[in-house]
Amino acid sequence: MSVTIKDIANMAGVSYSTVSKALNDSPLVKESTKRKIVRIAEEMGYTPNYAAQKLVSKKTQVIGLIWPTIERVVLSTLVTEISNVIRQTPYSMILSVDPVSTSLKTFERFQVDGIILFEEKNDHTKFKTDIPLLSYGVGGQMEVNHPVIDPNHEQAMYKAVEYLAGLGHTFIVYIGDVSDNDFLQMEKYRGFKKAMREFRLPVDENNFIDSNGLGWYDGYRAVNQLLEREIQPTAIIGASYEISSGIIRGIKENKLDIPHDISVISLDNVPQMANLEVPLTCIGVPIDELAGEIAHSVINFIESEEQEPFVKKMTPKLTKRNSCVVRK
Amino acid sequence: MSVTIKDIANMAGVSYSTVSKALNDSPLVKESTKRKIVRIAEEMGYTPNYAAQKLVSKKTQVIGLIWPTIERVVLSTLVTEISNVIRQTPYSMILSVDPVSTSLKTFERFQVDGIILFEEKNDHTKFKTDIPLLSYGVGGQMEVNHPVIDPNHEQAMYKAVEYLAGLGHTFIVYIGDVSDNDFLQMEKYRGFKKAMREFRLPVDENNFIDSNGLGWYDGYRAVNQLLEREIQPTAIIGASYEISSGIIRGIKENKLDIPHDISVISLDNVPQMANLEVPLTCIGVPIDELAGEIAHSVINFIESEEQEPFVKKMTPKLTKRNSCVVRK
DNA sequence: TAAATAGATAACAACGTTGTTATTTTCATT
DNA sequence: AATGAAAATAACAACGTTGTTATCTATTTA
Repeated sequence: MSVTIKDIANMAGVSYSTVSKALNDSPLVKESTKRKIVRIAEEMGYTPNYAAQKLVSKKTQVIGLIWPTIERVVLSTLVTEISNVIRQTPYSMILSVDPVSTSLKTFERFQVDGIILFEEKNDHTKFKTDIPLLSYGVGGQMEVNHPVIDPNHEQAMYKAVEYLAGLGHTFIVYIGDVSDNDFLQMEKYRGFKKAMREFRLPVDENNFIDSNGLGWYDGYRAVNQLLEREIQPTAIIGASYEISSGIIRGIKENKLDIPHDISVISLDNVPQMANLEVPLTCIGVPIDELAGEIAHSVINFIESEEQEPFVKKMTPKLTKRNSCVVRK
Repeated sequence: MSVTIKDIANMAGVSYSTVSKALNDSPLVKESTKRKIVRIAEEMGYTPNYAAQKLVSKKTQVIGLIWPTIERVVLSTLVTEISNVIRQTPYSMILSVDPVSTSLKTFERFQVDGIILFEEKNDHTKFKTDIPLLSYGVGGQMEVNHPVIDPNHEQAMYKAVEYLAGLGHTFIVYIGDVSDNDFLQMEKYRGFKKAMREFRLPVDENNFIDSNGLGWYDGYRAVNQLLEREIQPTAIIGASYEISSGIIRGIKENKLDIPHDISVISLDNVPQMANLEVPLTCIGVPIDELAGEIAHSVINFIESEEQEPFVKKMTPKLTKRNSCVVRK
């Protein structure tokens, strides 16, 4: 049986309400008694009963993150970063890898103060909760009643194409996955096509290889498929860290050089890009920025009652690393 | 403000204690009133207040999993599986990716019923908690006061070497990581050396390449380093799924064939092994078995008061997939 | 010296449940 | 119709806190 404030009160010869105040550093208790009580509490190894605190305060200081598809490296980095940011605040973070509806139930039982939802599959409209909820995904897709942080793949693609076009590239291929209903992935491809059109570059089935997956081997297979074609592009845009790492592998294996034979740029702005076989120029919202925005937005949303839902489109940044050169 | 049993009691014209019993399907309440109350509760959208329940019952029905190193694919599979197993029980699982001590604090505040600790770095002796705790790691390393589930890398290595030796291989190389104080990794290497000696095979620095990391590229780099040597082994043991996937890549790139030029076997018995470029024979405790054991053990440990700490060494299984042949 | 005042501490209700005990209702039995 | 037992429901304490209100105790003021 663990120590309660009543035990401490007994020990100190005061009432339990005084103990409560003392431990909360209330000005209503004399300094000397406060110190005595705090000392006794420490000696007895007191830890507050969270359930009881929660029952009366109705606050948990905990944020729940729902992440049903745990097996994705880039998102791991983001989740880790978000956790780091939250740790600097009075909040802490817990994670559920169950399906969204199950996770919501768990978090409702725990009465977390806020929820972050990673919603790759776009079934979030089906779910309802009274807890402040913010999602990471593509904004403006449809009517939603919660804030959305959007990594803005459209603009990322625009900047990628702009950069390559500026280097003189006209034949650019996008390698990525669009097979399932992952809205973030689909957004990348849509953004690519839009950007190409805006720069008046040709864009059709020759400018795209479906990687049919998001692993490095999917990228590897896709780039090999590309290199078998008659006419070769001068630049490739890889859809993600893993895919791009496979692309590099495939290119090197075909005895081609990055960037002199072919320029490569990757989506996802994570530091790991620098450690690849060929350090890659990449485009995307820097992961720490993204993490900070997500974490602070939920907390904000929690603390300012009754805020309107919003969509925050982030600003992707280009990080140059010598994997792209002027077209010969 | 959310609905409480008192609101329901008012609505139904009964006392709140009757409502409590009715909702818990107690035999002390008449069937007809029970039905009425349940119906009203649903209509009013009642959800029980977890804090209050917890306060009185002192049980949360939640298991916390501490996983400080989130960015590891194989463990993702294990975590996902554990979560799936737990979902079939009355318990649910939450995850913390904070450092161990922080995670423990969070879980203590939440008063989870039990904790699963993934303790790669072996600092777990420093931490103390009154909550039933079970760790996944190497058993028997040191005095611990909690149960340990051990994937038994020693026996896995024995079986791997036994298998290869049975096929006539005598020059076997282990590619893995031992750079940091990750006990599970070190155990693999230790097990390898021990097994080699037991089969009276030579084992020295020629039988080992340090991959200096656990990613696929680390395996790739390591195997290339190996293939530059003058004398080549006839078989390779890869330390993990990712490392082995890099090994395959390196071998193929050197225009060698698996298994005809070289046999490859990998640690980690996960289904993904079948989807690699070359489906790999692998050794290890099947992931679902491991997950089941971990999940059921914690629950067991939680529910049977005052159980002795134990070390459960699992039994690795060899899964054959044509990546190893008789030595020419 | 008595009254007013501020400073300290104690008492107690409340949070939303569960489980135990007390009370009322129902119904069979004589 | 009266009695008793069983069934149904109500009442209430308890869980461990917080915050409000009440009480007590010095200290200052007239």
